[in-house]
Amino acid sequence: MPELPEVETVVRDIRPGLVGRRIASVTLSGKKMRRRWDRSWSRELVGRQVRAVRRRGKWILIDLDDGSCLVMHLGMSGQLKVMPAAAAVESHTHLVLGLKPGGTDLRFRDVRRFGSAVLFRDGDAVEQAFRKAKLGPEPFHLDPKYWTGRLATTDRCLKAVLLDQQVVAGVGNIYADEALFEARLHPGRIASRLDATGASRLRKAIATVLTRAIDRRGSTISDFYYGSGQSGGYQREFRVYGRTGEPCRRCREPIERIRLAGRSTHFCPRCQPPDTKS
DNA sequence: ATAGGCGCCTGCTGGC
DNA sequence: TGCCAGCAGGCGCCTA
Repeated sequence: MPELPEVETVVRDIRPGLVGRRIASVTLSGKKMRRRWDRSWSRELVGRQVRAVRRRGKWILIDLDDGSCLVMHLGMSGQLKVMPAAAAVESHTHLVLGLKPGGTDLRFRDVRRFGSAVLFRDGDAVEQAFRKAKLGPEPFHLDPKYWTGRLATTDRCLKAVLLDQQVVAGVGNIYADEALFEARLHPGRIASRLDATGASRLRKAIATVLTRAIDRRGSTISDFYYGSGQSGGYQREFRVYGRTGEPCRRCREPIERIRLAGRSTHFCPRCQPPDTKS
């Protein structure tokens, strides 16, 4: 489910309930997540105080007072929320951090279990892991030279490039489609054949769409919620995602759906024409 | 090195 | 009603 705007919303929602609190207990469901939970992490976490809660791409970083850092990813269906410890534990809850003072829990729920939680010794280890994965820059204030350089050197289609976390961190299937519509670029166009104007439009469109989505607390589809439990509202402003056959909000042409980079891809065939050159 | 495909999981929807 | 295929917002590993 979650792309950058949803992850940013989660971080903002859980931050006030976490910073300054101490971890009093760690409870696992025992079900295997994408990454296996090391039992020693539970011992190391107890007694730690939360210093900060941050986001990097789609990753959530919880900094602790001994310098260690709990790094989490919501995968496709992850939810992370702070709630009263007395509240009933929902199914598919795989990690619960009991917090004090306050008698609250940080609960990680993930139906499909594509998410993960890993404890790193220190910030350097986190940075090293991101470097090793070649995680790309944040999408806001992308360096224009970097951006045109990355586009010019790949023959993949624009949709595939936007989904590549090594090129830019945080964009997923929904916001890739929305950004391409905003830039009026066909998702199947080859990145290296894009001219400077198109590249610039796309760079700005990514920031525009993500900023707008964060303002709306992200998108909520099929009653999915996260953070404090409130839903997002950006799904009401989708221009193309999930609107197959519906009229384009700009030109009334029916939105089309194709498959690109293994993902369903939505676009307006009139507003987003394919490459005309060759 | 690069690009594409598959597997990991569960739940929901639509067609028969 | 039941069954089954296909679909879902991500990532990492494997192969050619």
